[in-house]
Amino acid sequence: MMQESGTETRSNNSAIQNGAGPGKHLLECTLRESRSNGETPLEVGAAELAHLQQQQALQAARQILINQQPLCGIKTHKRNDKQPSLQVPISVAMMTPQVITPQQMQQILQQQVLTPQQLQVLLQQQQALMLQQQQLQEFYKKQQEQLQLQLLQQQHAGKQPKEQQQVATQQLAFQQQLLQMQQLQQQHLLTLQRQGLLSIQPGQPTLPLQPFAQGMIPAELQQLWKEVTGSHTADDVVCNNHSTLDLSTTCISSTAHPKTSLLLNSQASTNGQASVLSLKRESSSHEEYTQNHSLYGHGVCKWPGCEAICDDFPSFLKHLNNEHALDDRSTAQCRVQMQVVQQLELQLSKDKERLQAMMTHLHVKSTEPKASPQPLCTTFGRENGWICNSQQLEEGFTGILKGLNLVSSATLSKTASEASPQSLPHTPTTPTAPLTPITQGPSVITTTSIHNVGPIRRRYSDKYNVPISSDFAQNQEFYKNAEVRPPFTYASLIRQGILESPEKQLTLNEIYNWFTRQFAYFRRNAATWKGAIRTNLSLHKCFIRVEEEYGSFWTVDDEAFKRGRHIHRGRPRKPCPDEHFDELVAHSPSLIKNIQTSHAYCSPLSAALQASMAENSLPLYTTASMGNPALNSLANAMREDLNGVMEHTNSNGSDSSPGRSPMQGMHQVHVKEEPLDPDENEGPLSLVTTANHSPDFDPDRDYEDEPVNEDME
DNA sequence: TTACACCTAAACAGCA
DNA sequence: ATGCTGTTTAGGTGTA
Repeated sequence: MMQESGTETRSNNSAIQNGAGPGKHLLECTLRESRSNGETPLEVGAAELAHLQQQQALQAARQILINQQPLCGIKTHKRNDKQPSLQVPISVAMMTPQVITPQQMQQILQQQVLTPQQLQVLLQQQQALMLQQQQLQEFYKKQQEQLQLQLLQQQHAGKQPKEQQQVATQQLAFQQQLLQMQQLQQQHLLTLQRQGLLSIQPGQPTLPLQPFAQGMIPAELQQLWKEVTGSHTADDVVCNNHSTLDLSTTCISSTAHPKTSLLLNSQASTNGQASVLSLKRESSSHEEYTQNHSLYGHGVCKWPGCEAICDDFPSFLKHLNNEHALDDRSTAQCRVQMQVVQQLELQLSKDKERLQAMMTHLHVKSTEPKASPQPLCTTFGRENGWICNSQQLEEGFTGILKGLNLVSSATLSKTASEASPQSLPHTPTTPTAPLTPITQGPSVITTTSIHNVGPIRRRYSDKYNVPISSDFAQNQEFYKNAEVRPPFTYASLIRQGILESPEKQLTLNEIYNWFTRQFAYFRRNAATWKGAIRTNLSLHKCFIRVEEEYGSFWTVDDEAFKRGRHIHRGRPRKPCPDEHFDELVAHSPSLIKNIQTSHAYCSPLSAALQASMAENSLPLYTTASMGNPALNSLANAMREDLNGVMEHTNSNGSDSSPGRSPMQGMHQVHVKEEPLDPDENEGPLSLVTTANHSPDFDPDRDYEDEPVNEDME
């Protein structure tokens, strides 16, 4: 694409050189530039030109504002300066990684080798590029209008129409090229959007380049220049045979590579044809221009710190001239804005470098089989904030963010790399802090938890008790819009959803809704993930189903979650061959999970605890206990106590008091059995249910030791 | 290699 | 009959 662009530009330039007549003087300055420097025709793409244009404009404005160099001096300096400005080669080099083809982006996304933040950066840069090109297109629209206007005038003057047409045709060709580029970019962005990977909220400051791009319209720059320096000086005329025509040329070319000055020069020339802005404002493109005026939008003056309401563009102009005339304040504000732009430019350069490194890295890695076992973090190191692990090599960059989606906290990666760059999990991170502020929230994995994280895994493993809330909160918007699988287990997500709810409890359907609301990924393949949710709810002992008259909802036993133990397979689940048990199950099929027992009352302590909870109408593991750490721990303490009692009771078959139920009127709490774990003395957790009482249930019976599964060995 | 954690799919049952 | 909810099992992958 860029090559084609370059070709077009070259041919365009060539045509311009051959051109004569009305369009000739428009581009004369450019030709002079090229000839005087002995440069070959342009070989840069339109996007590069756009970028360079901005660079040049910025540089020119900066020089004017900061150095306050005389215009002639600048020009002389430029002419004598054979050494290209450093900015241009850098910019050209920087543009290369910025222009990511849709295929490349697609590849990156499919390989999921970037964190959400990094993806956002990429997307933002792409978006910014598109904006630049759009702006470029706008320039050329205007230029074409001007050109046509001149053609008409020159036709009246009796010039040769053939040459005029040639110039116009070249202009149109160039414009079409730009349009083509823009369409490609838009197509690309559409693809991203379709994949749910791009969601730029209106008004959301997600485009780091936007202010930069917006602020660098040369026409405005000229206006700025005029306002700041007082353009109606004799210098303009003295140094420029084209009256105001070469205003931009003079300034902008002062530091820019002459090779790349064509676009800007020609455009500036166009804009400078007749009193620069005044003609434009009165032209047919007036409305279009007002829409693009960076200082005016939505009826509001966008001068920094102003926000004055201007009903229409003329009133805005009036306001601009009155309130933001050339004075110390405006000049100072302008300087500040320059500084802002400078900072953004710096940031942009850094990000581009980073992107370049990322792209290079990914390309190398993706073509490189699982060869190098050495830590790959050395490729970029801490400074780049882009760390990956060797597992990604092994996975061959397949799967959705499999390797990289594990930990996306910048804090984590920094901390990890600082703590032990070699042994700790290598995690990707946000390359640009300003885009994703590093938070030191309580849920962010810290050095203390780092050591518990262990080697990188596909997802945050529940067993490491990694809190997801921080990462989730940081990337919430991303997950909402990008169809990227969150790097958390279902259990973690379900827990998060439940804990986020005001009542700390959700019905199954509400859990579904939470998933679809929070994650674009879970708006597809509902059958799969819904089934997984149900399985997790059933399987994970931290989820407790609470039945009420109108249905059932799910709560979380956070302590159980932190213990992180699944009721994994292998655990006996099949119905007990024992006929009593079968009968019991037949009467209440859910009793496998909801063993009703009065064992709890055998312990005075348990009874007291339960009575206490009953008095406070605090059901186990429901809202109150969930939301209250003290009650939660109380409930868990009681639970542990019950477990201990159960063991004791099971062993001696002691005194139960069926029928007494201090928990009556409370929610029926279904508590899963603890898995038979030889390592721990946690017997089956049996909590009180009253509504589901089965007359056939023998509270004294030792169901725990019941060979509920003949396969159990 | 093994055990474990987790995911996915599927079968099945109860219920509205 | 259908869909939802919930349970259970089996097989697979990845990690320690």
